[in-house]
Amino acid sequence: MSAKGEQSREKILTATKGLVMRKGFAGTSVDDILKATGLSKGSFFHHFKSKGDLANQLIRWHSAQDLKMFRTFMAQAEAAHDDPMDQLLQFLTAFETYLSDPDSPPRGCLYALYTYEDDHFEHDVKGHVAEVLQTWTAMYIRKFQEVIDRRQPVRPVTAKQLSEMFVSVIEGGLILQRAYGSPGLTARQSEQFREYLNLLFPDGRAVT
Amino acid sequence: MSAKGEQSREKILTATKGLVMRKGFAGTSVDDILKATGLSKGSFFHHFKSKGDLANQLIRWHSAQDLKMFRTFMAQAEAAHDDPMDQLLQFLTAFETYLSDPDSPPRGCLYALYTYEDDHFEHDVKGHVAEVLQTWTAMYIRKFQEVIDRRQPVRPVTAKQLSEMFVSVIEGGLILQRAYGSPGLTARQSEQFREYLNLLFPDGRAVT
DNA sequence: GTCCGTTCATACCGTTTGGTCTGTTTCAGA
DNA sequence: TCTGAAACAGACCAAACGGTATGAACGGAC
Repeated sequence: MSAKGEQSREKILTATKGLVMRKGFAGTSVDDILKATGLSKGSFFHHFKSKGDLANQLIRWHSAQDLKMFRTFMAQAEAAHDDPMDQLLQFLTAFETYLSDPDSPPRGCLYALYTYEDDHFEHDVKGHVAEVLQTWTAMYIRKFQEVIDRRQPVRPVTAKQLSEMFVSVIEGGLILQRAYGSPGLTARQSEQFREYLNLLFPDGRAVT
Repeated sequence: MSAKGEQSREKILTATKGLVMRKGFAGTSVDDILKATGLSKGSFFHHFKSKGDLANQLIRWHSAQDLKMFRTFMAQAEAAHDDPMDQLLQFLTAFETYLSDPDSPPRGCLYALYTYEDDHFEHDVKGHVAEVLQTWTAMYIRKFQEVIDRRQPVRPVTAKQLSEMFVSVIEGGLILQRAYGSPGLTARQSEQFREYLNLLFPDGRAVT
């Protein structure tokens, strides 16, 4: 694929992501995308063999970027601290900074959107969404397990429970944030989750 | 409106809710609804003057039922206990039981779905969604404030923070539950939130 | 320059969409 | 029993939909 072609493909994916975030996937027509990109129908169907194919490629393209970002955050946190709890806390604050970034309009989660429209998507698209969400939580599970291995939680809790709770709190925060139009809401949820962690694993500094 | 007419209207609303939960609103056609209800186009447009009107009436119809249920849960909890913390814990367990009910297929939140498709809806529909969500959290805020007034939390926290966190955790849980297809996930999030409360307000009666 | 595949443009197609129109049935109240 | 509004059915419509067919520009390889 030439540079020009790849550029058009990316333009379509970017525009689609923006439109879908506001109107849903079924609510976004191919013509909407063409209007947003300035491209033609011939070009669109050259890059994507159907609208369903676009749904497929969009979620894969998005999740690749998405996971990469999370992994970068985590790598930076791991480079900066030895103690897994400190790593986790730095990761969370980095994530909160990202969430509070007053950039692109209404934030939201594409995976959440897909799950609320799942009847339109092929089986492997739904599978991919579940898979990415699993990968996302698995990243946290690993880290929480390291914390638990090193420190006794005040109340019995599993790494999986904590991970799923964090992901839930973020996903739910994004919904409230959209509904209310208050940009900082999700980040505040993350802060609140950190409070929970602080109670669960007291004496903040590592003892190793 | 006659009994027969009201019956048809409810049939349409019920069927639409089910369809919309699986396909989104834009992804659900009027013909889909007609097929599901067995009614005719003439009948549909007699009860709803447009598809947008249906969106409007659906969310209002749903939120009325929804809030009524929550208020019942809360009233029962308030009747059973004097201490606000005990009331809250009973409310949460009642809610968890409801969430775990292995009944109607894929659970989800209609408000969440609307916020992810909000460009299609009129201003007052979006306003209503925000309003209902506010009412929902306000119910918790009142109760959490009573708890805080009576008991010093281990770490400084506001009733609003706790309320928004609970709503977030539930909304997010529903998304993961749908994505993974694991029915008990949301209820487990609520349990985890109770753990947080138990840590925050130590000498409270734990419901383990 | 010529060739050939990629990239893009446009006219067009069949189907589905939300919505209208006309007419029929139902049924409570006078 | 008659009447009129409410409830419903189904044919019909224009627009929008996803998708195709055809062919013109473009750009690197030879």
